[in-house]
Amino acid sequence: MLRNDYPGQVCSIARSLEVIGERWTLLIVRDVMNGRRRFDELQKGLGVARNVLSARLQRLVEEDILERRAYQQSPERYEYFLTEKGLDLWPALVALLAWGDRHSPNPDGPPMLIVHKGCGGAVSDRGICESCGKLLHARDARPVPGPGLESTGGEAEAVAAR
Amino acid sequence: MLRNDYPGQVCSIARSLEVIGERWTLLIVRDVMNGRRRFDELQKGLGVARNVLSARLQRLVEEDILERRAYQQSPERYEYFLTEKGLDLWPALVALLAWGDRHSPNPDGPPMLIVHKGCGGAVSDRGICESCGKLLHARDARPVPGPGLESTGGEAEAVAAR
DNA sequence: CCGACTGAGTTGCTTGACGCAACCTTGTGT
DNA sequence: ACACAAGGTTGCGTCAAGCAACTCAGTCGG
Repeated sequence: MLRNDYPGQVCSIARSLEVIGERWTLLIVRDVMNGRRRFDELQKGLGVARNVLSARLQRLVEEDILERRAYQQSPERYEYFLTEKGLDLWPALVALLAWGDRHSPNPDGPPMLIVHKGCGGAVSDRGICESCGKLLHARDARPVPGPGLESTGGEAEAVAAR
Repeated sequence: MLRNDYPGQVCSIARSLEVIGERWTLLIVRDVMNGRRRFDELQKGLGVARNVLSARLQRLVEEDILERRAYQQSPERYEYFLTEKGLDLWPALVALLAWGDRHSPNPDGPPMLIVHKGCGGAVSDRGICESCGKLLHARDARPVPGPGLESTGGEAEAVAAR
């Protein structure tokens, strides 16, 4: 995506997309949510250009969606964490995941599932546990590899195992 | 957005974004959902370049998200309608709308609200009626202008009135 | 009969975001 | 002394987006 300003749009969807509608941004958020926190880890996992990843991370930190924290000094090395604002994107990601699974299904089934941490139930397109019926939030769920996951890179399994 | 292919991504979120993650695409879907169905109407409302709108509409029809129907002959004139696949994007749009309203609030309140057609209740970020508790779908809800809507163009009011 | 207007695009040109590779910096391992 | 790792930055070419002008078929007003 180019600069994502939609001039003249008063709608909140347009305002949301100004930030998270840029190319790669939502995938970065997804990966951080799944436990990928470091620059190189994100870069290799996504295959995004390094300068673009750098720009996106800066923007996400400015927008208070990610937080950049040093995990060691000399040399300083950083990790990125989701803020509450970033975690609140979870319902949107779940909705997009469900839409993709429903309308462009993988022949072997979905590559990634989301389950309720508490009871292990599957999570619906609205972020509701289909087993216990609870309305879930980002911290209540975790991804697990689905039947459609072809074991090519080993990356997704590693992430899902966390 | 540029070409939205995310090579090597098996995730359904990535596959969803390949289609609807392009610049303008989700705003076009939103407008069609709100009753804007014609080329010029969409173009003026969004302020998108005509060639880009043309390309997006073609792509959305190819992807079976929109359907193009002639509403008159000689000269042939067309309208765009959402398919079931397109209507199923409603939960994602609702989630993005709610996220924008929560985290980048308009000083006067949200510019657009979504209400349950059946009981008039407000719709939550999960697409659930806060008044009667029902799980809603696209056809069960409609947009109404919110307190934050500045009356500049008159376009949004016209749409919301449908 | 002529000109203006409408809807639904298409064409051509310019700008600017993205992809790629190379480079930089600080520090560690061998 | 050299390679390697993490976390970027810089430079360059390409391709999508923005903008304006044009097309085409038909309709309306004078």
